Amino acid sequence: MFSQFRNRFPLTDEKWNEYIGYFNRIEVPAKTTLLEEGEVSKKLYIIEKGCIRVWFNNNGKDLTTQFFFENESVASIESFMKKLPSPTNIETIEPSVLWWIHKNDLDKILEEIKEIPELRDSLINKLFERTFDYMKYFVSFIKDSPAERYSNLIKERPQIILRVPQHYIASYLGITTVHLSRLKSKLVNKNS
Amino acid sequence: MFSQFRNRFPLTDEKWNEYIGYFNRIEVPAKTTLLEEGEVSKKLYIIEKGCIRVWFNNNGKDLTTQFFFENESVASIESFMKKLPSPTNIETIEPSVLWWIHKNDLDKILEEIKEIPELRDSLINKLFERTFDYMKYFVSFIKDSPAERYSNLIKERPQIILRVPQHYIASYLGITTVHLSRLKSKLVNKNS
DNA sequence: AAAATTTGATAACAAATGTTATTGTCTGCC
DNA sequence: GGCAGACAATAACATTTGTTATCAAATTTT
Repeated sequence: MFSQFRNRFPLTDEKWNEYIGYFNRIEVPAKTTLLEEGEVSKKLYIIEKGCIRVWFNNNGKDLTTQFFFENESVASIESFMKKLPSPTNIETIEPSVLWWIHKNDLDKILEEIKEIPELRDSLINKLFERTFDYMKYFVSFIKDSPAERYSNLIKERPQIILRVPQHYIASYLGITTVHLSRLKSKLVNKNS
Repeated sequence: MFSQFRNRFPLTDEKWNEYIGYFNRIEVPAKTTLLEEGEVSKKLYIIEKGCIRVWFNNNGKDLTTQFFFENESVASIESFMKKLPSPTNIETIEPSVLWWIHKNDLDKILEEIKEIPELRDSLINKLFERTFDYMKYFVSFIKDSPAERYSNLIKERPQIILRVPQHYIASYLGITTVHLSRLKSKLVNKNS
């Protein structure tokens, strides 16, 4: 699990062993709630196998805002950073194998990482990339129709289409399940 | 202009004078293009007075993605960071007084700032805050109707409503000018 | 001050999207 | 194997949103 990180980061063996000791491996079934709306997010999860969604209840409707797959890390990020109640739930979609680390331990690691110029810069770069990604999502809502957003998903995030139930995808696109179903049947007719 | 920054940052007088020397003051009329689609963004602008929008041409339609006002800094951020051609234009809305700094000079400042723990952390925090903001915009498109997004703008960014022509606001909300006009008249009737 | 341009409102009609209900398939579970 | 729940497709109808066109008011330019 950690070998891919290992190679990227110039740390001593002792450091690595210390850090790895902070992580805990768990196996959970599908539809397991990892964080509930209102709680403070204190664990960061890394996905070894499986997939996860972030969602919230909006006037009785289940709205999904993010999907995560293998090797991605998940937390309710603003809650996690600022110790605020999370507005969202975190839940597995598939049976999953996860590694979690407590915020306190991660903070220790981050404090040390920030002193190493390459790691610090790579952290800052990741933050920028994340911001760019969200900007693109945002612009896509201004620019593209639901049909175009769905086509983009197929191209850019096929894992979502293949592994996630359709009603979660619909809310992620900002449309109803009925509408998504219609879009799909139009696409099929167009391609035949 | 810079006194508000001055107080927040523990730098020597010499450093401050060096940094301030990098900035250039300009006054420009409304509808001045500061950056054109396809160019690489090399200047960061800080607004002393006036307002600015970021927009792009989407199949002949003028779509605005961001607004900026006094004391905010503006660049086509991904282009600026990575020296890529900008997908967007930057343009003044009102006659404006701006300060700009060249990317090369800003990079020099940032290199030094990153060595000072408080400044570095405040930089990282700002990056997080920016990401949170974009996440919220993104979620708002999933969660809220155009009417609700417009109401939110009135509450949270009244400057936009007061100072920006309506057709720019419409595209920012992802709707047509006709539709925005209808939403407004419904709001008026509801409140009377 | 007149002319041109920009901005905004509105109407009539078209297209997209939502709502509710029905039906069928699939999956996990006992 | 059968049952319950989750998931997806579709139809009929309602509502929202877009398109195009026209007019009026405000603003800028000459």
